[in-house]
Amino acid sequence: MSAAPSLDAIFAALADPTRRAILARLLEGDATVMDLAEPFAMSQPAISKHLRVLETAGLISRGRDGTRRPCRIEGAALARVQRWIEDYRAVWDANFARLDGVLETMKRERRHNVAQRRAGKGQES
Amino acid sequence: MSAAPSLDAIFAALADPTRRAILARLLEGDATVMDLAEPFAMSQPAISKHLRVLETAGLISRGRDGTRRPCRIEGAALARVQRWIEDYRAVWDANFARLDGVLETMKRERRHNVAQRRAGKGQES
DNA sequence: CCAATATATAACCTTTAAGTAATATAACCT
DNA sequence: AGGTTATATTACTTAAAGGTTATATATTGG
Repeated sequence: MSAAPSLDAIFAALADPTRRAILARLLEGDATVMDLAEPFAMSQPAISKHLRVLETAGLISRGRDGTRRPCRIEGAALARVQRWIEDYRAVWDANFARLDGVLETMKRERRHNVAQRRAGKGQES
Repeated sequence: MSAAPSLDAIFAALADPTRRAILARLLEGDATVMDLAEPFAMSQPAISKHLRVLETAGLISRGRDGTRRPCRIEGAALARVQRWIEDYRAVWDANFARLDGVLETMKRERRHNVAQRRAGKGQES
């Protein structure tokens, strides 16, 4: 009955590198909380919290195996993200031509950056 | 010279619904800060902050047109997310078979939910 | 140059997120 | 039953996110 988790929750869950590392680990197969905690310099409760965030986002599910709670990666949430991105595809495809142009410019800029600066094209982040 | 923005920054930027709405609006074409602020019940500085987050994440770029700073959507960051997701594709493809099973079950559940419940298949989030 | 417009920055407040240590719960094993 | 192992929960701290208002900066047009 759980409503599909929101994109908010999914993206927020993915924004944390620890959680992405957990997902990457789960690509190799299901794992227990202890397994998942092991590579990190972080307490077990911290990992449990991360797992809860991932579960709430629908990115993992959890079973029961004795006293363990094996975690499994769930593709549906990621599929949802990918579908969301697809909507932007046409636009960025259109932009790729422009991007190519920009890359050209950057190459030339690196070679002639003094001239560029003289032209008053200063552009920082 | 700006290094490619981190996935952390990109996902965090995408986690906010206002910012996703801004991106959606930018699909229709470049827009100024005022244009982007208009649909939201939010102050102009709040929008400026969101735009800064999006820009830092590499999701938009900004030009100059008189006193305006037109915003443009940038595909590269989204492409980066999509490439990241690709790594998980094999896994969720494997899961789709299972997911199909679940969808089947849900359909039947809607039709025969009483019978389903009798079978003790309760599954919550 | 001055006024107006568009946007950015500063200072502040409130809520949420990520971590901690300590403790509680749950399932197994003997 | 009772100890052990695996995980969850609680209470707390710190820092960051998202919003506000007020003010500053920048660019144009007259």
